[in-house]
Amino acid sequence: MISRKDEPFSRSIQNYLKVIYSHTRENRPVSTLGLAEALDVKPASVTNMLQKLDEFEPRLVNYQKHHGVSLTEDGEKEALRVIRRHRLIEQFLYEVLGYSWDRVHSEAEELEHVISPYFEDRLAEFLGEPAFDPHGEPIPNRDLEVTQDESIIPLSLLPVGKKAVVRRVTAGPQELLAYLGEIGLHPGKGVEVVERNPLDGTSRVLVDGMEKFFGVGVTGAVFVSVAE
Amino acid sequence: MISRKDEPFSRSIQNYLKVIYSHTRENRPVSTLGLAEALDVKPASVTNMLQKLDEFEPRLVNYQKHHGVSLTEDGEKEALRVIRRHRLIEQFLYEVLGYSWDRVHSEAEELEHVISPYFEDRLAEFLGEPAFDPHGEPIPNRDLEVTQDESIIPLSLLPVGKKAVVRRVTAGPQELLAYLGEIGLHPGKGVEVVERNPLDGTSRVLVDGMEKFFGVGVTGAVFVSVAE
DNA sequence: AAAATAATTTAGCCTGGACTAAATTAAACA
DNA sequence: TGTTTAATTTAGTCCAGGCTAAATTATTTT
Repeated sequence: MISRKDEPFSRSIQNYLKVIYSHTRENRPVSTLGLAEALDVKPASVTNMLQKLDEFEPRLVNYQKHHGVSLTEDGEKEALRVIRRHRLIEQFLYEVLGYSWDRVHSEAEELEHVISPYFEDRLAEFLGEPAFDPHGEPIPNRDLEVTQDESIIPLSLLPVGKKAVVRRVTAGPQELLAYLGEIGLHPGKGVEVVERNPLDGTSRVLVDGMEKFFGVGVTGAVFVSVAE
Repeated sequence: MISRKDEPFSRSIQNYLKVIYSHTRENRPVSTLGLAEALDVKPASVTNMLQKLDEFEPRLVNYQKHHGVSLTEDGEKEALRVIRRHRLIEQFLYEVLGYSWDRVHSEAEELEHVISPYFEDRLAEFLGEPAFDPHGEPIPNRDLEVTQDESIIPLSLLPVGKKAVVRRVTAGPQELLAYLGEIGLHPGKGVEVVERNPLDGTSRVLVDGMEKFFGVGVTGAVFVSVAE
């Protein structure tokens, strides 16, 4: 049994919780292997840490060996705190410091572990309590509630001919983001699928009057809402 | 011999270099004991670290057991980098996020180790390449040059009756800074010593039309330049 | 100069969070 | 169901950077 004193959770713990949270939410495998991959750490290290998190007081995850992990209420709260900081910082870097949206992630990845609650509040206020980060990901509010629009769908599922608006571009590799940014595929932009290859799902997409060709790797990461 | 690869120096190393630099510059004792005190670490730990810094490649300090330390060129450069980040961040917190000047230090103390060179540049640009932080401490420029005004003196040495302008309020305990802030004793403010007790140096000082009473603890930490 | 005190250094230990290699358990398939 | 393969866990190691206790060196006082 490990007690919590008053220090914040370590940077490492924060990362584990954050990754477990995202994997869960996106139905990605929350396996030792999957976590190890995402955290760039060896599987054995993940096992160690999960055991530790399971013994925390208060408990942060429910872990049973060989049967996976899930976050407890407390663990999820902490994960959301980290995510809120991360996305607020991204928004700041983008809006205020003029970062391109493909650069914000890595910087936020560091800062999210370091800013104080006071900084978080002041920053949120300065930014006007933003609800989304530059990629369109929702920013949990002060009470850690996440507004999620259920009506958005991946571009890969948008029927041919329907007009839609980009809502979210899920962080992929930096180069991909950089490219999508260049061609103007940001949240808010109108798009339409002109043609879709029924075999592999590859799509011809109209963006800003220009026609682009995307594989499912891209269209699966771009989320849109269908225009009325 | 310890080689440098490409990682940044550890947070701990950055702190040691920063403290050695400041102690040197302010003629405070750069002793094992003094550093331990400033770093909130035991003397034995300081000895360990100094030995390590002395073996770095490139060497960061010159250290001879029982005979003190000093920074090498490389060590000083790194210290100035940390200090530049620290003061830029303080200025940001104060000017942009609306921190009170007694709160900026502790937050900057963390962030200084985490922001990237790119962040530093963007921030400096956003702030208009400021030359001073909220306490009036000079911010090293991009080339790490520090503009130091030689003509400033501590308020404790300002002759009675001479008008002067506050230039710098050296960080003391947070409560002191908070108090000085409240009574308006910021850089830029005009002051005058009305009377000084020749025994202990205690001074009656005119600030903003109000008369205040300060011991040398305060007047030694407030630096002014005499008005022409 | 000897003795007493203060500062510094050495030696060995501890903790968090990684790692590797070996062992075990679960899953897939013949 | 037995076997092979994949995933996971255990056991023990390493490293940074702290710590304490003991030893040593410097400094001051008598």
